[in-house]
Amino acid sequence: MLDIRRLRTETDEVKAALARRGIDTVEVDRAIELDVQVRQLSGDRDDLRNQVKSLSKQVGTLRRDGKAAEAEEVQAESRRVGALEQELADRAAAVAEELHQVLLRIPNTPSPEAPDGAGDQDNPVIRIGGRDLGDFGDHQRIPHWELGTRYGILDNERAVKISGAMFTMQRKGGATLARALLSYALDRNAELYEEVRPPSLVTSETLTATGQLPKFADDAYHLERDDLWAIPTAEVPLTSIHRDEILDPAELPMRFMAATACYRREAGSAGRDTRGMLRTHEFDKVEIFAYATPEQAPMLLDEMVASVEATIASLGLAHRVIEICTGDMGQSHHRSFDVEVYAPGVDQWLEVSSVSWFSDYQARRGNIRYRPGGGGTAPVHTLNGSALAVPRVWAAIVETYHRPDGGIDVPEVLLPYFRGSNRIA
RNA sequence: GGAGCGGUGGCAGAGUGGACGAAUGCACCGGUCUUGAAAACCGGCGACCUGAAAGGGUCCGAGGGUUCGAAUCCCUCCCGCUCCGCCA
Repeated sequence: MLDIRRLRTETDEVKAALARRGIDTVEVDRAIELDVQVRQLSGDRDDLRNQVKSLSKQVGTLRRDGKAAEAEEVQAESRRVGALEQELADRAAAVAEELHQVLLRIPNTPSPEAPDGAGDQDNPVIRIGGRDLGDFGDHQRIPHWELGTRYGILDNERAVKISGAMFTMQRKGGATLARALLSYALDRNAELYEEVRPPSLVTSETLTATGQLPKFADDAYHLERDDLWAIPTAEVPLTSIHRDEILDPAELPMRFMAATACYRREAGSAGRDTRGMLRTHEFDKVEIFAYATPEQAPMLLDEMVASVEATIASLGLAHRVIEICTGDMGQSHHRSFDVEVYAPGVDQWLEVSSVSWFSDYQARRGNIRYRPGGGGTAPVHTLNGSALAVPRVWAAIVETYHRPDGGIDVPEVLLPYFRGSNRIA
Protein backbone atom coordinates (compact mmCIF):
# COMPACT_ATOMS: atom_id res chain seq x y z
CA MET A 1 0.00 0.00 0.00
CA LEU A 2 1.30 3.43 -0.87
CA ASP A 3 1.38 6.21 1.69
CA ILE A 4 -1.67 8.40 1.13
CA ARG A 5 0.35 11.43 2.21
CA ARG A 6 2.82 10.69 -0.54
CA LEU A 7 -0.01 10.46 -3.05
CA ARG A 8 -1.26 13.80 -1.78
CA THR A 9 2.04 15.68 -1.88
CA GLU A 10 3.96 13.95 -4.69
CA THR A 11 1.08 13.12 -6.99
CA ASP A 12 2.93 13.64 -10.25
CA GLU A 13 6.01 11.70 -9.13
CA VAL A 14 3.92 8.74 -8.00
CA LYS A 15 1.92 8.73 -11.22
CA ALA A 16 5.08 8.89 -13.30
CA ALA A 17 6.56 5.99 -11.35
CA LEU A 18 3.42 3.89 -11.75
CA ALA A 19 3.21 4.76 -15.43
CA ARG A 20 6.55 2.98 -15.85
CA ARG A 21 4.66 -0.23 -15.10
CA GLY A 22 2.44 0.52 -18.05
CA ILE A 23 -0.68 0.85 -15.96
CA ASP A 24 -3.45 3.38 -15.83
CA THR A 25 -3.17 5.90 -12.99
CA VAL A 26 -6.84 6.89 -12.65
CA GLU A 27 -6.95 5.04 -9.34
CA VAL A 28 -4.46 7.53 -7.95
CA ASP A 29 -6.81 10.41 -8.76
CA ARG A 30 -9.67 8.46 -7.25
CA ALA A 31 -7.70 7.92 -4.04
CA ILE A 32 -6.78 11.58 -3.75
CA GLU A 33 -10.39 12.61 -4.32
CA LEU A 34 -11.61 10.21 -1.63
CA ASP A 35 -8.88 11.36 0.73
CA VAL A 36 -10.10 14.96 0.49
CA GLN A 37 -13.62 13.79 1.32
CA VAL A 38 -12.47 11.65 4.24
CA ARG A 39 -10.57 14.49 5.82
CA GLN A 40 -13.42 16.93 5.35
CA LEU A 41 -16.01 14.54 6.79
CA SER A 42 -13.93 13.38 9.72
CA GLY A 43 -12.97 16.94 10.58
CA ASP A 44 -16.62 17.95 10.73
CA ARG A 45 -17.44 14.80 12.68
CA ASP A 46 -14.70 15.55 15.19
CA ASP A 47 -16.12 19.03 15.78
CA LEU A 48 -19.53 17.53 16.57
CA ARG A 49 -18.01 14.92 18.83
CA ASN A 50 -16.25 17.66 20.69
CA GLN A 51 -19.59 19.39 21.22
CA VAL A 52 -21.23 16.20 22.47
CA LYS A 53 -18.39 15.63 24.89
CA SER A 54 -18.50 19.07 26.41
CA LEU A 55 -22.31 19.04 26.62
CA SER A 56 -22.15 15.71 28.41
CA LYS A 57 -19.70 17.11 30.90
CA GLN A 58 -22.10 19.95 31.58
CA VAL A 59 -24.86 17.43 32.24
CA GLY A 60 -22.68 15.72 34.82
CA THR A 61 -21.88 19.00 36.55
CA LEU A 62 -25.48 20.21 36.54
CA ARG A 63 -26.69 16.90 37.97
CA ARG A 64 -24.17 17.07 40.74
CA ASP A 65 -25.33 20.56 41.58
CA GLY A 66 -28.93 19.40 41.68
CA LYS A 67 -30.03 21.47 38.68
CA ALA A 68 -32.15 18.74 37.09
CA ALA A 69 -34.21 20.97 34.82
CA GLU A 70 -31.17 22.57 33.25
CA ALA A 71 -29.55 19.20 32.83
CA GLU A 72 -32.59 18.01 30.88
CA GLU A 73 -32.21 20.88 28.46
CA VAL A 74 -28.54 20.24 27.85
CA GLN A 75 -29.26 16.54 27.41
CA ALA A 76 -31.78 17.29 24.70
CA GLU A 77 -29.27 19.46 22.89
CA SER A 78 -26.61 16.79 23.19
CA ARG A 79 -29.00 14.20 21.79
CA ARG A 80 -29.66 16.43 18.80
CA VAL A 81 -25.95 17.01 18.08
CA GLY A 82 -25.27 13.32 18.69
CA ALA A 83 -27.67 12.33 15.93
CA LEU A 84 -25.92 14.63 13.47
CA GLU A 85 -22.59 13.26 14.59
CA GLN A 86 -23.72 9.69 14.00
CA GLU A 87 -24.81 10.53 10.48
CA LEU A 88 -21.49 12.16 9.62
CA ALA A 89 -19.55 9.34 11.26
CA ASP A 90 -21.32 6.78 9.07
CA ARG A 91 -20.53 8.72 5.92
CA ALA A 92 -16.92 9.26 6.93
CA ALA A 93 -16.46 5.55 7.68
CA ALA A 94 -17.96 4.53 4.35
CA VAL A 95 -15.71 6.85 2.36
CA ALA A 96 -12.66 5.83 4.40
CA GLU A 97 -13.37 2.17 3.65
CA GLU A 98 -13.70 2.94 -0.04
CA LEU A 99 -10.37 4.78 0.02
CA HIS A 100 -8.76 1.81 1.76
CA GLN A 101 -10.02 -0.57 -0.92
CA VAL A 102 -8.69 1.67 -3.68
CA LEU A 103 -5.31 1.94 -1.97
CA LEU A 104 -5.05 -1.85 -1.60
CA ARG A 105 -5.26 -2.22 -5.36
CA ILE A 106 -2.70 0.39 -6.35
CA PRO A 107 0.65 -1.36 -6.99
CA ASN A 108 3.99 -0.37 -5.52
CA THR A 109 6.14 2.23 -7.27
CA PRO A 110 9.20 0.68 -8.91
CA SER A 111 12.67 1.67 -7.78
CA PRO A 112 14.31 4.35 -9.96
CA GLU A 113 17.02 1.77 -10.58
CA ALA A 114 14.63 -0.85 -11.96
CA PRO A 115 14.93 -1.10 -15.76
CA ASP A 116 12.06 0.07 -17.95
CA GLY A 117 10.26 -2.46 -20.07
CA ALA A 118 6.88 -3.67 -21.25
CA GLY A 119 7.08 -7.36 -20.38
CA ASP A 120 9.33 -10.33 -19.67
CA GLN A 121 11.00 -10.01 -23.08
CA ASP A 122 12.57 -6.79 -21.79
CA ASN A 123 14.18 -8.25 -18.66
CA PRO A 124 17.94 -7.69 -18.95
CA VAL A 125 20.28 -10.60 -18.28
CA ILE A 126 22.71 -9.57 -15.56
CA ARG A 127 24.99 -12.60 -15.32
CA ILE A 128 25.34 -16.06 -16.82
CA GLY A 129 27.13 -18.84 -14.98
CA GLY A 130 27.74 -22.57 -14.86
CA ARG A 131 28.29 -24.64 -17.96
CA ASP A 132 28.05 -23.64 -21.58
CA LEU A 133 24.76 -24.47 -23.26
CA GLY A 134 26.58 -26.24 -26.11
CA ASP A 135 28.24 -28.65 -23.69
CA PHE A 136 25.27 -30.92 -23.17
CA GLY A 137 25.22 -34.34 -24.79
CA ASP A 138 22.30 -36.20 -26.38
CA HIS A 139 21.75 -38.20 -23.21
CA GLN A 140 21.01 -34.91 -21.44
CA ARG A 141 18.57 -33.73 -24.07
CA ILE A 142 15.77 -35.91 -22.72
CA PRO A 143 12.92 -34.19 -20.83
CA HIS A 144 12.79 -35.04 -17.14
CA TRP A 145 9.28 -36.47 -17.39
CA GLU A 146 10.61 -39.13 -19.74
CA LEU A 147 13.60 -39.85 -17.54
CA GLY A 148 11.39 -39.74 -14.47
CA THR A 149 9.09 -42.41 -15.85
CA ARG A 150 11.97 -44.49 -17.23
CA TYR A 151 13.67 -44.64 -13.82
CA GLY A 152 10.52 -44.76 -11.70
CA ILE A 153 11.30 -41.55 -9.80
CA LEU A 154 8.35 -39.51 -11.10
CA ASP A 155 4.81 -40.90 -11.13
CA ASN A 156 2.56 -38.13 -12.37
CA GLU A 157 -0.02 -40.50 -13.78
CA ARG A 158 -0.88 -41.65 -10.30
CA ALA A 159 -0.53 -38.14 -8.86
CA VAL A 160 -3.27 -37.09 -11.26
CA LYS A 161 -5.40 -40.05 -10.18
CA ILE A 162 -4.98 -38.99 -6.58
CA SER A 163 -5.38 -35.23 -6.89
CA GLY A 164 -6.12 -34.22 -10.47
CA ALA A 165 -4.20 -32.39 -13.15
CA MET A 166 -1.02 -30.46 -12.33
CA PHE A 167 -0.11 -32.43 -9.24
CA THR A 168 3.09 -34.46 -9.15
CA MET A 169 4.49 -37.33 -7.18
CA GLN A 170 8.16 -38.21 -6.80
CA ARG A 171 9.26 -41.66 -5.77
CA LYS A 172 12.42 -43.41 -4.61
CA GLY A 173 15.51 -41.34 -5.46
CA GLY A 174 13.24 -38.66 -6.92
CA ALA A 175 11.52 -38.18 -3.57
CA THR A 176 14.88 -38.20 -1.81
CA LEU A 177 16.14 -35.57 -4.22
CA ALA A 178 13.19 -33.29 -3.45
CA ARG A 179 13.80 -33.59 0.27
CA ALA A 180 17.58 -33.26 -0.10
CA LEU A 181 17.16 -29.98 -1.95
CA LEU A 182 15.12 -28.53 0.90
CA SER A 183 17.59 -29.62 3.56
CA TYR A 184 20.51 -28.40 1.51
CA ALA A 185 19.02 -24.94 0.96
CA LEU A 186 18.17 -24.61 4.65
CA ASP A 187 21.62 -25.74 5.74
CA ARG A 188 23.36 -23.32 3.43
CA ASN A 189 21.47 -20.34 4.86
CA ALA A 190 21.40 -21.43 8.48
CA GLU A 191 24.18 -19.11 9.56
CA LEU A 192 22.32 -15.91 8.71
CA TYR A 193 18.68 -16.97 8.78
CA GLU A 194 16.52 -18.20 11.63
CA GLU A 195 14.71 -21.38 10.60
CA VAL A 196 10.93 -21.20 10.95
CA ARG A 197 8.20 -23.78 10.38
CA PRO A 198 5.17 -21.52 9.88
CA PRO A 199 1.53 -22.51 9.41
CA SER A 200 0.49 -23.37 5.86
CA LEU A 201 -3.09 -22.19 6.28
CA VAL A 202 -3.53 -18.51 6.97
CA THR A 203 -6.22 -15.90 7.52
CA SER A 204 -7.38 -13.35 4.97
CA GLU A 205 -5.62 -10.65 6.93
CA THR A 206 -2.32 -12.46 6.57
CA LEU A 207 -2.83 -12.91 2.84
CA THR A 208 -3.71 -9.22 2.46
CA ALA A 209 -0.51 -7.98 4.09
CA THR A 210 1.70 -9.46 1.38
CA GLY A 211 -0.56 -8.30 -1.47
CA GLN A 212 -2.26 -11.49 -2.69
CA LEU A 213 -5.60 -10.20 -1.47
CA PRO A 214 -7.82 -8.62 -2.55
CA LYS A 215 -6.62 -8.51 -6.13
CA PHE A 216 -5.39 -12.06 -6.68
CA ALA A 217 -7.90 -14.13 -4.75
CA ASP A 218 -8.44 -16.43 -7.75
CA ASP A 219 -4.84 -17.61 -7.62
CA ALA A 220 -5.05 -19.02 -4.10
CA TYR A 221 -6.81 -22.05 -2.61
CA HIS A 222 -9.50 -21.04 -0.15
CA LEU A 223 -11.00 -23.29 2.53
CA GLU A 224 -14.39 -21.70 2.80
CA ARG A 225 -15.67 -23.47 5.88
CA ASP A 226 -12.91 -22.07 8.02
CA ASP A 227 -12.12 -19.02 5.91
CA LEU A 228 -8.46 -19.96 5.63
CA TRP A 229 -6.14 -19.81 2.66
CA ALA A 230 -3.41 -22.25 1.62
CA ILE A 231 -0.17 -20.29 1.36
CA PRO A 232 1.18 -19.72 -2.17
CA THR A 233 4.64 -19.12 -0.64
CA ALA A 234 6.22 -18.96 2.81
CA GLU A 235 6.64 -15.24 2.18
CA VAL A 236 3.03 -14.93 3.34
CA PRO A 237 3.35 -16.26 6.91
CA LEU A 238 6.91 -14.97 7.32
CA THR A 239 5.93 -11.40 6.49
CA SER A 240 3.14 -11.55 9.07
CA ILE A 241 5.34 -12.80 11.92
CA HIS A 242 5.67 -9.26 13.22
CA ARG A 243 2.47 -7.84 11.78
CA ASP A 244 0.99 -5.07 13.96
CA GLU A 245 4.21 -4.78 15.91
CA ILE A 246 6.80 -2.06 16.44
CA LEU A 247 10.33 -3.40 16.08
CA ASP A 248 13.47 -2.34 17.88
CA PRO A 249 15.88 -0.93 15.25
CA ALA A 250 18.77 -2.61 17.06
CA GLU A 251 17.30 -5.96 15.99
CA LEU A 252 17.19 -5.05 12.31
CA PRO A 253 17.80 -6.61 9.92
CA MET A 254 15.86 -9.71 11.02
CA ARG A 255 16.25 -12.71 8.73
CA PHE A 256 14.00 -15.78 8.54
CA MET A 257 13.92 -18.86 6.34
CA ALA A 258 11.32 -21.59 5.96
CA ALA A 259 10.76 -24.74 3.95
CA THR A 260 7.06 -25.16 3.15
CA ALA A 261 4.72 -26.57 0.59
CA CYS A 262 3.28 -23.86 -1.68
CA TYR A 263 -0.18 -24.01 -3.20
CA ARG A 264 -1.21 -22.21 -6.35
CA ARG A 265 -4.35 -22.58 -8.42
CA GLU A 266 -2.48 -21.37 -11.50
CA ALA A 267 -5.74 -19.96 -12.82
CA GLY A 268 -5.35 -18.97 -16.43
CA SER A 269 -2.17 -20.90 -17.05
CA ALA A 270 -3.75 -24.23 -18.02
CA GLY A 271 -1.75 -26.02 -20.70
CA ARG A 272 1.24 -23.68 -20.52
CA ASP A 273 4.52 -25.26 -19.44
CA THR A 274 2.58 -27.76 -17.43
CA ARG A 275 4.37 -30.97 -18.37
CA GLY A 276 6.43 -32.81 -15.83
CA MET A 277 7.44 -30.59 -12.96
CA LEU A 278 7.39 -27.25 -14.73
CA ARG A 279 4.18 -25.89 -13.22
CA THR A 280 2.25 -27.61 -10.45
CA HIS A 281 -0.48 -26.79 -7.95
CA GLU A 282 1.65 -27.89 -5.01
CA PHE A 283 5.40 -27.65 -4.65
CA ASP A 284 8.05 -27.34 -1.99
CA LYS A 285 10.24 -24.31 -1.60
CA VAL A 286 12.72 -22.78 0.82
CA GLU A 287 12.05 -19.10 1.23
CA ILE A 288 14.38 -16.50 2.72
CA PHE A 289 12.97 -13.31 4.17
CA ALA A 290 14.13 -10.13 5.92
CA TYR A 291 12.79 -7.10 7.74
CA ALA A 292 15.15 -4.15 7.30
CA THR A 293 15.51 -0.41 7.59
CA PRO A 294 15.30 1.52 4.31
CA GLU A 295 19.06 2.04 4.54
CA GLN A 296 19.80 -1.67 4.95
CA ALA A 297 17.44 -2.86 2.25
CA PRO A 298 19.57 -2.40 -0.93
CA MET A 299 22.48 -4.21 0.69
CA LEU A 300 20.23 -7.09 1.72
CA LEU A 301 18.81 -7.34 -1.77
CA ASP A 302 22.32 -7.83 -3.16
CA GLU A 303 23.13 -10.29 -0.42
CA MET A 304 20.04 -12.38 -1.12
CA VAL A 305 20.57 -12.49 -4.89
CA ALA A 306 24.20 -13.48 -4.41
CA SER A 307 23.26 -16.17 -1.93
CA VAL A 308 20.59 -17.70 -4.16
CA GLU A 309 22.89 -17.61 -7.15
CA ALA A 310 25.66 -19.33 -5.21
CA THR A 311 23.30 -22.09 -4.09
CA ILE A 312 22.21 -22.82 -7.66
CA ALA A 313 25.80 -22.63 -8.90
CA SER A 314 26.92 -25.12 -6.28
CA LEU A 315 24.50 -27.67 -7.74
CA GLY A 316 26.45 -27.57 -10.99
CA LEU A 317 23.60 -26.18 -13.09
CA ALA A 318 23.79 -23.70 -15.93
CA HIS A 319 22.11 -20.57 -14.65
CA ARG A 320 21.64 -16.86 -15.15
CA VAL A 321 20.41 -13.84 -13.22
CA ILE A 322 17.96 -11.47 -14.84
CA GLU A 323 16.54 -8.25 -13.53
CA ILE A 324 12.80 -7.75 -13.72
CA CYS A 325 11.75 -4.71 -15.72
CA THR A 326 8.96 -2.36 -14.66
CA GLY A 327 6.43 -3.93 -17.01
CA ASP A 328 6.93 -7.44 -15.63
CA MET A 329 7.07 -6.70 -11.89
CA GLY A 330 4.66 -8.11 -9.35
CA GLN A 331 2.21 -5.70 -7.76
CA SER A 332 4.09 -5.40 -4.45
CA HIS A 333 7.60 -5.29 -5.89
CA HIS A 334 9.92 -2.30 -5.77
CA ARG A 335 12.89 -4.03 -7.35
CA SER A 336 13.26 -7.65 -8.34
CA PHE A 337 15.72 -10.22 -9.70
CA ASP A 338 15.10 -13.74 -10.98
CA VAL A 339 17.52 -16.64 -11.03
CA GLU A 340 16.91 -19.11 -13.83
CA VAL A 341 18.44 -22.51 -14.49
CA TYR A 342 18.88 -24.08 -17.88
CA ALA A 343 17.20 -27.45 -18.25
CA PRO A 344 18.84 -29.19 -21.24
CA GLY A 345 16.14 -31.83 -21.72
CA VAL A 346 13.37 -29.32 -22.24
CA ASP A 347 15.80 -26.75 -23.65
CA GLN A 348 14.40 -23.92 -21.53
CA TRP A 349 15.48 -21.40 -18.98
CA LEU A 350 13.38 -22.07 -15.90
CA GLU A 351 12.68 -19.50 -13.21
CA VAL A 352 13.73 -21.07 -9.93
CA SER A 353 13.97 -18.02 -7.72
CA SER A 354 12.65 -14.53 -7.48
CA VAL A 355 14.29 -12.14 -5.05
CA SER A 356 12.42 -8.93 -4.35
CA TRP A 357 12.55 -5.76 -2.36
CA PHE A 358 9.11 -4.48 -1.42
CA SER A 359 10.16 -1.14 0.09
CA ASP A 360 7.50 -0.26 2.71
CA TYR A 361 4.58 -1.48 0.58
CA GLN A 362 3.88 -4.70 2.48
CA ALA A 363 4.81 -3.16 5.84
CA ARG A 364 2.09 -0.54 5.41
CA ARG A 365 -0.46 -3.23 4.64
CA GLY A 366 0.68 -5.28 7.60
CA ASN A 367 1.33 -2.33 9.91
CA ILE A 368 4.89 -3.46 10.63
CA ARG A 369 6.93 -0.60 12.03
CA TYR A 370 10.20 0.25 13.73
CA ARG A 371 11.48 3.26 15.66
CA PRO A 372 13.99 5.17 13.58
CA GLY A 373 16.29 7.51 15.46
CA GLY A 374 14.74 10.88 16.24
CA GLY A 375 11.39 9.66 17.53
CA GLY A 376 8.20 8.39 15.95
CA THR A 377 7.66 5.21 14.00
CA ALA A 378 8.08 4.28 10.36
CA PRO A 379 7.16 1.22 8.32
CA VAL A 380 10.01 -1.27 7.87
CA HIS A 381 11.15 -2.56 4.52
CA THR A 382 10.59 -6.20 3.60
CA LEU A 383 12.55 -8.39 1.23
CA ASN A 384 12.26 -12.00 0.27
CA GLY A 385 13.31 -14.59 -2.21
CA SER A 386 13.11 -18.25 -2.98
CA ALA A 387 16.34 -19.79 -1.79
CA LEU A 388 15.36 -22.87 -3.74
CA ALA A 389 12.13 -23.92 -5.44
CA VAL A 390 12.22 -27.68 -5.73
CA PRO A 391 10.38 -28.82 -8.89
CA ARG A 392 12.29 -26.95 -11.56
CA VAL A 393 15.66 -27.49 -9.91
CA TRP A 394 14.69 -31.16 -9.65
CA ALA A 395 13.96 -31.19 -13.37
CA ALA A 396 17.23 -29.48 -14.28
CA ILE A 397 19.23 -31.86 -12.09
CA VAL A 398 17.59 -34.99 -13.46
CA GLU A 399 18.27 -33.86 -17.02
CA THR A 400 21.77 -32.48 -16.39
CA TYR A 401 22.97 -35.42 -14.32
CA HIS A 402 21.67 -38.15 -16.63
CA ARG A 403 24.62 -40.38 -17.55
CA PRO A 404 25.46 -41.52 -21.08
CA ASP A 405 25.49 -45.11 -19.80
CA GLY A 406 22.21 -44.77 -17.95
CA GLY A 407 21.33 -43.73 -14.41
CA ILE A 408 21.29 -40.32 -12.76
CA ASP A 409 24.10 -39.06 -10.53
CA VAL A 410 23.70 -37.15 -7.30
CA PRO A 411 25.20 -33.64 -7.41
CA GLU A 412 28.22 -33.64 -5.13
CA VAL A 413 26.86 -31.16 -2.59
CA LEU A 414 23.76 -33.34 -2.08
CA LEU A 415 25.67 -36.53 -1.32
CA PRO A 416 25.32 -36.09 2.48
CA TYR A 417 21.54 -36.36 2.06
CA PHE A 418 21.53 -39.60 0.04
CA ARG A 419 22.21 -42.23 2.69
CA GLY A 420 25.51 -43.25 1.21
CA SER A 421 24.29 -43.62 -2.36
CA ASN A 422 25.69 -41.57 -5.23
CA ARG A 423 22.81 -42.32 -7.61
CA ILE A 424 19.37 -40.76 -7.85
CA ALA A 425 18.49 -43.65 -10.16
C1' G B 1 -17.44 -29.38 20.85
C1' G B 2 -19.20 -28.17 26.36
C1' A B 3 -18.48 -25.37 31.14
C1' G B 4 -15.96 -21.60 33.98
C1' C B 5 -12.65 -17.39 34.11
C1' G B 6 -10.15 -13.73 31.43
C1' G B 7 -8.33 -10.01 27.23
C1' U B 8 -6.33 -2.49 29.74
C1' G B 9 0.07 1.21 27.51
C1' G B 10 6.94 -2.25 25.81
C1' C B 11 5.88 -5.71 30.25
C1' A B 12 3.21 -6.45 34.92
C1' G B 13 -1.20 -4.59 36.77
C1' A B 14 -5.28 -1.05 39.09
C1' G B 15 -9.67 0.90 37.42
C1' U B 16 -17.14 -1.75 37.38
C1' G B 17 -21.31 4.79 34.23
C1' G B 18 -19.40 11.40 34.76
C1' A B 19 -12.71 15.64 34.14
C1' C B 20 -9.81 8.11 32.53
C1' G B 21 -5.69 7.98 27.47
C1' A B 22 -6.16 5.59 31.97
C1' A B 23 -3.12 4.77 38.99
C1' U B 24 1.21 2.16 40.40
C1' G B 25 5.60 -0.80 39.54
C1' C B 26 9.27 -2.44 36.02
C1' A B 27 11.70 -1.22 31.54
C1' C B 28 13.36 2.99 28.65
C1' C B 29 15.27 8.34 27.81
C1' G B 30 17.35 13.04 29.95
C1' G B 31 19.40 15.49 34.33
C1' U B 32 21.72 15.93 39.48
C1' C B 33 25.48 13.37 42.27
C1' U B 34 30.15 10.29 40.82
C1' U B 35 36.83 9.67 38.04
C1' G B 36 33.24 6.21 35.72
C1' A B 37 29.25 3.01 36.78
C1' A B 38 25.55 1.45 40.24
C1' A B 39 22.25 3.33 43.88
C1' A B 40 19.43 7.55 45.23
C1' C B 41 16.81 11.81 43.74
C1' C B 42 14.41 15.10 39.86
C1' G B 43 12.05 15.23 35.13
C1' G B 44 10.27 12.81 30.74
C1' C B 45 8.11 8.60 28.54
C1' G B 46 1.84 5.01 24.03
C1' A B 47 0.05 4.75 18.99
C1' C B 48 -2.84 6.90 15.16
C1' C B 49 -5.72 10.80 12.24
C1' U B 50 -6.15 16.01 11.31
C1' G B 51 -3.89 20.88 11.63
C1' A B 52 1.30 25.82 9.80
C1' A B 53 0.63 25.97 14.99
C1' A B 54 -2.48 26.21 19.08
C1' G B 55 -5.77 22.73 19.22
C1' G B 56 -9.37 18.89 18.02
C1' G B 57 -10.45 13.72 17.41
C1' U B 58 -9.71 8.15 17.67
C1' C B 59 -7.85 3.76 20.17
C1' C B 60 -8.76 -0.28 26.96
C1' G B 61 -9.37 -7.87 21.85
C1' A B 62 -13.06 -6.79 17.29
C1' G B 63 -17.90 -5.31 15.84
C1' G B 64 -22.74 -3.70 17.25
C1' G B 65 -26.20 -1.75 21.12
C1' U B 66 -28.01 1.10 25.63
C1' U B 67 -27.01 6.30 27.49
C1' C B 68 -26.73 13.27 27.51
C1' G B 69 -22.07 10.50 28.60
C1' A B 70 -19.05 3.64 28.17
C1' A B 71 -12.51 0.78 29.71
C1' U B 72 -16.87 0.21 33.01
C1' C B 73 -23.70 -2.09 31.32
C1' C B 74 -25.94 -5.49 27.18
C1' C B 75 -25.36 -8.62 22.53
C1' U B 76 -22.35 -11.19 18.75
C1' C B 77 -17.67 -12.76 17.30
C1' C B 78 -12.29 -13.62 17.96
C1' C B 79 -8.29 -14.99 21.09
C1' G B 80 -6.09 -16.94 25.81
C1' C B 81 -6.20 -19.91 30.41
C1' U B 82 -8.46 -24.06 33.49
C1' C B 83 -11.51 -28.42 33.52
C1' C B 84 -14.34 -32.04 30.54
C1' G B 85 -14.97 -34.44 25.64
C1' C B 86 -12.33 -35.91 21.16
C1' C B 87 -7.60 -36.89 19.09
C1' A B 88 -1.99 -37.78 16.05
